[in-house]
Amino acid sequence: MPELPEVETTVRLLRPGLEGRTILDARVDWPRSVGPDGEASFRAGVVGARIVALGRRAKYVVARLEREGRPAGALLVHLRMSGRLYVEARDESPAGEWVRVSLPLDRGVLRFLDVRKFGRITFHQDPEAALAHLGPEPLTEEFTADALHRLLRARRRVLKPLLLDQTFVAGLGNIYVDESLHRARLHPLRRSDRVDRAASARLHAEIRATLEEAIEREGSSFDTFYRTPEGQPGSYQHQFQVYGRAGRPCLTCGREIVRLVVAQRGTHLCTRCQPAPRARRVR
DNA sequence: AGCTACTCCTGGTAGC
DNA sequence: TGCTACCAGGAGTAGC
Repeated sequence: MPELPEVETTVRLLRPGLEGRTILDARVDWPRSVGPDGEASFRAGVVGARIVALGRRAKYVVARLEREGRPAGALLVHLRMSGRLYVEARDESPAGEWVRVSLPLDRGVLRFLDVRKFGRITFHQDPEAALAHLGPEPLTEEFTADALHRLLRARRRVLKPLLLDQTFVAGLGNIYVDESLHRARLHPLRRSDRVDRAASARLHAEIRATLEEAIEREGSSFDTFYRTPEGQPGSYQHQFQVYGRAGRPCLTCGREIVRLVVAQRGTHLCTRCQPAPRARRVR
């Protein structure tokens, strides 16, 4: 499932082919993919606009738009589980299976493909407002070990669901949370306000290292869903320490990796490397 | 404030 | 072989 590294890879590889392009038309094969406002307002927002900058915020692809040289909102794409974004040279019709939205450009055609239909490609007149709820970007300078420690202490939440909460930190998903927690030797059920300064510093360092290494390897592909815009799988799945490795030995200590469900999410950990939090005294 | 359950979806797979 | 039941999961929302 696309998380920060997969979205970052998508943006980097798409940027040369998209920046400067003008959107000539919009064909929507699954109306929900363009959001609750419907196809007409999506078309009105994007057709005729020029893509001037392609970037990423959290797990969103952000395509800034202009009309006649003036800012004209943005296209936000969230890939969710199975979304894929790519440019094809020729506008074949019909588009391939599972293509939900096609945007013919002045050169090529931008495709939004999404098997499970959870993803969204939406137009926003005011993209800042649409992104305002998101927490800090983990790879920026502002996201320091100290900042993370303060944020953790300010909440009384179970660690794993807190790290998945996009208003707390932006861009992490199930895979990279499990990997980061293992590398930081923290149990996913630890309470955030009981993570001390040293452990916060480890978590901070490991979140950043995990994300950076995953970006370097163009993300993780272990099923048929995530591919780069060029159609290639990422290769970070070969570095997984715990994700999807239940029943196999921990690569650090040899104990069997276990899978439990935390906040309705499959959660993978080593109970030796990531000791359970001390049980709360029950009165 | 923080937790759980539920919703949206469909391809893949386990079980019979 | 062919059927059905169930699963995965990001994020928004409702209810407690």
